[in-house]
Amino acid sequence: MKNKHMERHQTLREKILETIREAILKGNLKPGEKVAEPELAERFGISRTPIREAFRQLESEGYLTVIPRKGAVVAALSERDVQEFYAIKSILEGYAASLAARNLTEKELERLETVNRKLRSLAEEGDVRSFYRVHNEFHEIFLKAADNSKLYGLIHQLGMKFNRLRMASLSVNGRMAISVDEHEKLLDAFRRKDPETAENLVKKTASIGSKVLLESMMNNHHGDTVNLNQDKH
Amino acid sequence: MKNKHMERHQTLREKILETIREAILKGNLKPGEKVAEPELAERFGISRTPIREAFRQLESEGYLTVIPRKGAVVAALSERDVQEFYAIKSILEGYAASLAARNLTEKELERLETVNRKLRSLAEEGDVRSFYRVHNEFHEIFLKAADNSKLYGLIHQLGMKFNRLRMASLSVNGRMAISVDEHEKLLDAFRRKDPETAENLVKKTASIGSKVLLESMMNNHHGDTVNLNQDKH
DNA sequence: TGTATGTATACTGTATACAATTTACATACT
DNA sequence: AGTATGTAAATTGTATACAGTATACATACA
Repeated sequence: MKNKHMERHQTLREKILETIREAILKGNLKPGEKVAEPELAERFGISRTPIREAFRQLESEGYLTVIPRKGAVVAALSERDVQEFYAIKSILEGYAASLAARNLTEKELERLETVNRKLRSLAEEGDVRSFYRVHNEFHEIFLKAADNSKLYGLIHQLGMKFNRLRMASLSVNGRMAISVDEHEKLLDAFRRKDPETAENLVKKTASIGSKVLLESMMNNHHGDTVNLNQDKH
Repeated sequence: MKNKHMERHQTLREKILETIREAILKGNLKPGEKVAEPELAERFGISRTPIREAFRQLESEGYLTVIPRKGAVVAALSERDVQEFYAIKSILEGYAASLAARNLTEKELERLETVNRKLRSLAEEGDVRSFYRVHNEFHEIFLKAADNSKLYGLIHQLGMKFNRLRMASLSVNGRMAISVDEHEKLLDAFRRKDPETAENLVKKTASIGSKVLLESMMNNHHGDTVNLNQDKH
């Protein structure tokens, strides 16, 4: 067998897929922008075939809008899209919380408490980036505890498209501290094995987050669609 | 090779996509079965290219499991998969119901009542196929009234994979009549503009349906995975 | 006899060639 | 001038060719 460079398991298609997806998420490819196959093929020095296949996948994932015989454009998100997606995400996360409330072990609860203590100190320091990372860790724990892999996958799929926006949402002043308080209430519900309360708390948190987000979007709006790129301007 | 009648604005990729998806849904392609590109290309008299592209899309949609350099197999659904999917679908439909309760107009409410009256008579006649169709119509109405296109799309995506199973679920004796009663309770909640009750009713209905379904699956189980094909008359 | 290995075969991954269609632009016409 | 039309360029859709890798089966070896 070949134990040498087994890292080479990724196909060109998979690599280009991730590259394009990353470019869209990072804002290097902006919503509404046209994505031409020959250009990408030239840029990456490969043929059109893997690119075309990646396009089909990206289309299914909602990153690209493909018009037959015309080409592909980066999917533009209207405020309405954001609202809808956020509502769905909150409902799914709420459900995950209710499942987690039933399943969480003592060990996991302690873990959540540890993570939230860390969040409190990060909020005080005002370290948004670290807060964001650890915040995700908190959610990861109870998402996994919900023990529904399809749910987990769906939430992640939705989350991926809004990660950058969520970061912006947390940057709003005081938002981090509030988040920690909300987590504390949630932890309380978890400890009491109270699925309903846990669900409602998560839903409420998400709905507030959505509101904050939409407001920040309204401020620097570009027509009726939104650019996910938050690094510039 | 030119096409005879160019009356189709659809690309070959889209056609083959639907064909394969349909074949999986109908059970002509069974879970676990290997799907080879050259064979399909030969069968449909086209090249491998559109087939490969369709594969990527089907992979994203969860119909195929592709192993690099080995090939694609029809995704097999474990009972756990069914349980998980069903749970998510019920949660999303429940949410849709709660939104619908807020939005439904008098006209739509009357429409729902008309449809449910029709369902009652179909249940008495024992016409499962028609019942299934009209049953979907009932759900369509309040799903659309929920006025969240992403939610609508997601529910449909999930539903597609389980349509045939749901038909089996309705075939269980007495299930149709119960469904009509449940609709009536739901309509009542809609009339009272009671989102919470509407949501809980839909969730409960789905959870019962899931249970019925899983039981019928247990009976004619094929190892640990499930064949979606139910049309052996 | 059972395991290992080599080779033939088949299939996937990628590149390239070609066909069909859209888009852009220049030209002609009112 | 403004619109219509025809042609060229660009781009997508499809087919085919080729290379690399996995699988199957036969053969050799212990």
